[in-house]
Amino acid sequence: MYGVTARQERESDGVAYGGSGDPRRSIELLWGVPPRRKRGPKPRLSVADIRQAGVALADAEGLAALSMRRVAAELGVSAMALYTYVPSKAELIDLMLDGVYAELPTGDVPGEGWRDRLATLARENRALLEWHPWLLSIAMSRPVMGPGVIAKYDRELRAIDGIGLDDIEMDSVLTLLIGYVQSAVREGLAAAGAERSTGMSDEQWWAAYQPAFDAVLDPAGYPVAVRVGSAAGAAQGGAYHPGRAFEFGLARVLDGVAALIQRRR
Amino acid sequence: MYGVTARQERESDGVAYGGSGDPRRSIELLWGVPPRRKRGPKPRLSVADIRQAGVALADAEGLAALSMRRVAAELGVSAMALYTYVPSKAELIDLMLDGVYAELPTGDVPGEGWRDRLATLARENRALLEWHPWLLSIAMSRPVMGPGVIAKYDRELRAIDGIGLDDIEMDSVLTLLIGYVQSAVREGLAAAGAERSTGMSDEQWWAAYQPAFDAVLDPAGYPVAVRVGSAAGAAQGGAYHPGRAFEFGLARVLDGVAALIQRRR
DNA sequence: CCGTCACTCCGTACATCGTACGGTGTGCGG
DNA sequence: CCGCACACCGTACGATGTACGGAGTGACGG
Repeated sequence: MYGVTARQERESDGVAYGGSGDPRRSIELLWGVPPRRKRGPKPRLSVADIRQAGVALADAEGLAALSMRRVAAELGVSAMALYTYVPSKAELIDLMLDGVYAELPTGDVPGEGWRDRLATLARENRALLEWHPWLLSIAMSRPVMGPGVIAKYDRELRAIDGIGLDDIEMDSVLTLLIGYVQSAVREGLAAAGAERSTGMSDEQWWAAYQPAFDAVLDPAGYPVAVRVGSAAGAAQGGAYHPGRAFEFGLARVLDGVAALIQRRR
Repeated sequence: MYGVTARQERESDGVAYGGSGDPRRSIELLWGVPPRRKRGPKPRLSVADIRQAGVALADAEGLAALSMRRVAAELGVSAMALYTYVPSKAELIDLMLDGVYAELPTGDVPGEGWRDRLATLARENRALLEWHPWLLSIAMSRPVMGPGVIAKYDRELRAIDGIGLDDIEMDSVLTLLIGYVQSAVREGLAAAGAERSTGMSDEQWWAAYQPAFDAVLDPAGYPVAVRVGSAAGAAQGGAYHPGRAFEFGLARVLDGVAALIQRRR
């Protein structure tokens, strides 16, 4: 049984990674339990070095460019050397995820009421995802239970603790909010990223497609789509600020939460 | 410049696909413009055959298992033969996406008011994503402008046309709703899929991790996370129906939309 | 009627991936 | 100071997408 085969069975839907090896080892890795080595040559690297190199590479070139060989090269070491620190690429990605979460602030979320605080949380999460877009490509098949992830979860929960929701509702509201932010950022990055990677701006792309498109499309068949689609397209192409769409959706989500809180009182 | 390299540059964040080749060719492919071939041997396959084989494979084994060689094998043909029908794997995926959308109903969404109709839409989208989980692994760098995608967009817009929102708001509300459904399904499938692929149930997994986890975690450091996390975990492990979480978030989103509509009047 | 040529299909080749395996060298504990 | 635990590396394998060139097929132009 060789590498790729085994891994692909586990990644059955494209980008699934997650604690898949020995649980104890994974946890120790995430929490930085010092390795108990005595004899032998001094290690040239540390797990943190590898994590940082991985993050830097993913930040610069995306998750697809993150290969063990590339990371190793960045550190001046052979690919296989990494496996003395990290059991597999999947655990490395877990480490990277937890690592960027761990750099987030840990103090109480500032804000007057829950709505202010949730909005701040949403904007912070948005900034994080825009800084590390590869986070969106990680599908966690199991939660990564590292210190960064848990600290983030705790801080976010504290922002809505004691406002009248029960524990399960708190978790659900947070899931809803974070899910919204991920959707919105995914949407936004798709457009921006496509421009960079295809070398065509939105206008250029549309100019290239439109003739072929008009040749096949019967506008009468999709009346509303054509009307709204062109309005939405114009809005996005025009002076419509990208942050506007984000704030619009955010306001809706928060309104929904407000209705829940009101009902609970 | 070889294949994988070129593609990876384009897929800079993991799973990006989308119209990347000749626009005219892509559109004709999507809309099924008949190829104008005269001479030569009769083609053994059709684009539709290839699309269907791809969908079947992705349904059964996920996007990661979708390789040109596998699809070709399924059709009793060599890998390279596919390239006479489809310019690249990226366009095949576009075709698959548009194809499953095209199988959706096209009539008006049933329901008394906008809220009913949006809820129906959400549940339909949820069913679609659970049936074809690989849809969640496709990151569209550009919209796929095929007949299925446009028909779906049109039908969904018609469900909220004329209820007091302007065109841009209609588009935004739909984006919000679909984004919510994607988040929720992603969440739900992650748990279910992990169980299948790691061969451990949630309880088994947790039982394996908990000892190592408790050894490193200081509960006092993350008071709210520990409290809420265990409550949420118990709820999910207990008799808490999976659809419950979906309906909870959906109700919040619809409440948010309701607030918007009310304000517009 | 036959030769031409567009067209379908295939075999091979390349760069790249994750990682299993076995070997080499290093430096601390006995 | 010897032995062993450990860090590190080279090589190899089965995958991947797809470029390239060759082989066979069948309808049209002459």
